Amino acid sequence: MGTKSVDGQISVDCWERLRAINDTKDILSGKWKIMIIACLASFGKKRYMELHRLLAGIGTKMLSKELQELEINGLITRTVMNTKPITVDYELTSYGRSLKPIIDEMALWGMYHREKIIGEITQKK
Amino acid sequence: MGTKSVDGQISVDCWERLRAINDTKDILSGKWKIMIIACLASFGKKRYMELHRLLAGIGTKMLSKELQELEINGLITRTVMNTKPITVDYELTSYGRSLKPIIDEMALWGMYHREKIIGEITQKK
DNA sequence: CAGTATCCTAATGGATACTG
DNA sequence: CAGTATCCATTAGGATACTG
Repeated sequence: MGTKSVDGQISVDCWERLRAINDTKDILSGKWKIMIIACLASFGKKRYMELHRLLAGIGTKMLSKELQELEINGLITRTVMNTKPITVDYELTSYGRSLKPIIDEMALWGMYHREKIIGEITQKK
Repeated sequence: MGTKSVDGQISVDCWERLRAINDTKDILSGKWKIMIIACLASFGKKRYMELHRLLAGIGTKMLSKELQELEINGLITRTVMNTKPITVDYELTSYGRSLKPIIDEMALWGMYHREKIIGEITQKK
């Protein structure tokens, strides 16, 4: 019930599902957001500079921008530590951690994909 | 074994995992690719024009380009039908269908996210 | 250390018109 | 119908220098 399609119309359920996928895609958009989340998920709390080193290639501007967007969306927390000079910790919120199933599936598929590509290359010889 | 970290070095397993996530992200990059896959997964085989209508907002240039990239990566097939004028069917390959778990998790999270946002708004009153 | 500010390029992507 | 070709605006994103 609710998933039946009439007269070529897209069912409401189906449309909501596509909208949901699109929402998720938008929140994870940008060249580095997924990797930032994956890093924080793998390594736990990290400092700005540690992230900068882990995400080889990212510039300070992009790192700041992506971190800010993730914070606005409630996926990470930013904590200024009382050191000198100050240091800042970034950490996934429980909401951010709820993305783990997506990240996990992406990791799985990526490994599968790499094996497939390598298989195709070695098969060619 | 293999996941232990020494001297602050990232373990090989962990690095491979991050690389896999990054690969997947690259293949699904672009504004419409995920939605195209989701549409084909939901509705099955579709024609160029049907996709154009389903993906409200996409232009012909982007649709062609994204479809080509998906085909190059072996995620979809393109079949020219012998009608007049010709029509073209696009369909997920079994390889493309292997992305389903990712799409499913994204759909789940997107619904969860929308409920959370709506909850936060109504709570404000 | 943790960023901002500035400048710059390349890529994204939209609108429109056209073609076999 | 299923695209291509062209033009154009916006944005993403990199490099570098600077600040509290």
